[in-house]
Amino acid sequence: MMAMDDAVRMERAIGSRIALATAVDVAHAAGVSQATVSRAFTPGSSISEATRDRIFRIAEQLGYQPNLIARSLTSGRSNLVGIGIENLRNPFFSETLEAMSLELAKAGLRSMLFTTRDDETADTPVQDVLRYRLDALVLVSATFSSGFASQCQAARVPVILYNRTNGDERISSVTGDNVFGARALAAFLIAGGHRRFAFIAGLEDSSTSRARESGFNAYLSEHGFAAPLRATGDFTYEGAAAATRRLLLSPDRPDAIFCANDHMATAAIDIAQFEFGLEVGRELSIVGFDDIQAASRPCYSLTTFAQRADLMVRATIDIIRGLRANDAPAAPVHRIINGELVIRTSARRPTRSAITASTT
Amino acid sequence: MMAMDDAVRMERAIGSRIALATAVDVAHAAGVSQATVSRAFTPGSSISEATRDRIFRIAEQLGYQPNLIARSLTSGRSNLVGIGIENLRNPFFSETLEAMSLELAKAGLRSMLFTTRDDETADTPVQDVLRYRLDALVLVSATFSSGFASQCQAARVPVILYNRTNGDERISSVTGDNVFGARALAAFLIAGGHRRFAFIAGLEDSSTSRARESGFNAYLSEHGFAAPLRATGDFTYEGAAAATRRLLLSPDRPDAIFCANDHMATAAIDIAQFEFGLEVGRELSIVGFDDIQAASRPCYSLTTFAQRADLMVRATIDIIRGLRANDAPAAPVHRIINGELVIRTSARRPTRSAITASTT
DNA sequence: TTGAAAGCGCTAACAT
DNA sequence: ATGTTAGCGCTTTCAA
Repeated sequence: MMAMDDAVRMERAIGSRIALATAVDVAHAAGVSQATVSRAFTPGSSISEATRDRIFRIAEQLGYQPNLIARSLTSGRSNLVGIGIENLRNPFFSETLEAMSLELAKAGLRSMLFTTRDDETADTPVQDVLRYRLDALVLVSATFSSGFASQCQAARVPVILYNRTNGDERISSVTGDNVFGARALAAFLIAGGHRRFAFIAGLEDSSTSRARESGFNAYLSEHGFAAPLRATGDFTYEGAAAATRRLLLSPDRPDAIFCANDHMATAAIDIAQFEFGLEVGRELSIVGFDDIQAASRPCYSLTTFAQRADLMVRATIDIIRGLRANDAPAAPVHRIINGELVIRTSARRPTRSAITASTT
Repeated sequence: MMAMDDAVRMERAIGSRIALATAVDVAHAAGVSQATVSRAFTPGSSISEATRDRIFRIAEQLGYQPNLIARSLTSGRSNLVGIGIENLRNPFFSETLEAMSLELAKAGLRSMLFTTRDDETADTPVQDVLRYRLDALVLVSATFSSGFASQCQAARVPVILYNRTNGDERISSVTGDNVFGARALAAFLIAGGHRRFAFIAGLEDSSTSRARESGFNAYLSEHGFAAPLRATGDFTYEGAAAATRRLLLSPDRPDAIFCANDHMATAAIDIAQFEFGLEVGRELSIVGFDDIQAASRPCYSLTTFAQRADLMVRATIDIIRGLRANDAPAAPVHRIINGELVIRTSARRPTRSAITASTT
């Protein structure tokens, strides 16, 4: 017996990687069966406290760590959640990612990160989702190929669209209240006495940008204003900077600009201030959407509609948990998380505030 | 045979999750052995082109995706790299994370994200690194418990410290040239005619902050200047804001502040400008380190020492690849990536520039 | 080039 | 409460 153990050990030391102790090793050392070791590490399984303690002690001595890969193989659950994200330069996304990963960890789930660049197709990440048998996939980004989500659905991997939708009702989503928020901002700007509006859009095919735009436009039109000027900023700083230049050079310069998100709004403020010498909040009002951290900095002091990323993340995790709990292909969930208007100084304020009242 | 297939299908449909096709399924359908299917999906294994094509075709029909979990179990490699990161609010880190994940994907590796909060111990993530048999761990964050890295080393999981070191030479690291950069900034400030210096530190136990501080101080002292004033900003915006207030209220207000990173420098600029009404770059000079995107924005226009995150990430991946290629416990690697001084307007410029010459 | 067979380390019935 | 056994889906010798 000793000889064999030595041989095994030898082999391991020579092998390409020195294997960690396995449940069998622990079992031998503890004089129990391997199944008992497994039980010791499975909460809620029937095992006497004495043996469990002994196994734990020996496991620690041997540096045993249960191999979760092997566990996944048998259990069919990987406890891995994919997070597809595209633009970490937008602080809203990096804040989201941090919160998401933290919350997933609390729920006992690990985060597998998929980043993409605009120019590449997202087929490789897709495959990985399936190939690693991820328990769920959260899509924060927009550039994943169209058939992607449905492919996952087919493979019974729950997909949750975060901060966007794709028109397919069968795919769960968590979004902010884009239409309400955009209307609230429109109301605020109208109440502030603005007359010539502009909108800086994100990516043209973004549901989020479109929802915000339509809410904004609808409110304006309902109150007798012409459709706003329009430029596209692609959700990037540079894109929004260029869009702002175009708008501010146009013959009928707007007196209020609504940017589809804060990230772009900071660009707009920079351009208005430093290239056009405008005093933002007096000569030109700029508002955004999200309430990223930079929005509260004095150099921006951005009036915006705050999204509750914390609640959005929580809702996402709730959905994942729900879908995991149910074995049946549960019905898709669509959660809309309320936000609120945050008034700072980047937009002229109304004298009297009948804002909330007129938001309906 | 048909009956059995049906039974199997039945079982699957009833089971908790509908299993994807396996290699056995494909093998049956293709009339080959399961091993052959495995070969078809293993690049470089000996298989005729005809059979591989046929297997691919059938695999596609069946929606087969090789189970990478199972592959990991046999191969002993997970192709997973852990990324430990703490503060995604610092743009340098989110930019790094994006680049890292993208580059890892190019190398065929997946990223598993570990985020931590200051208040929690990082033991849980540690366990996961071992338990998921990660191929490597990149530590961007600082708050992992001290015994952590050595525990991984013991388990033969290569650990790479990114943008920091921990004094243990046995652990690989990739850092910027902190001392050189800090000296370059000191030289620039001295050449600009500044006389009363201050330093805003990051976390006190951060090797990065300490290296930058000592480089800065050394250069100052070598040129006959007193040690700078000092305040701690903890690498956060709020911390740096508070530190700046303290410094600017001190009896001998500094005329130049070096912040241990750009993220804090933006806070310092905000406070100097908006709370103290100082014209940054004329009445008070502020410099940072990293060259994050915000540094080039007009509202900050920060003079800083640029870190090449792209090269740092590349170097990290090279190390991982090297360590993975070698089966032997390869010697730790310590890479220092050069950066460069980026001169903008947040610090008064020297009239003549003998900066580079005097940096040695 | 292909097949057969032996695991990888674990979970989960089924016995005892 | 514990042991026995049969897989999970793959890779990898070893034969043919």
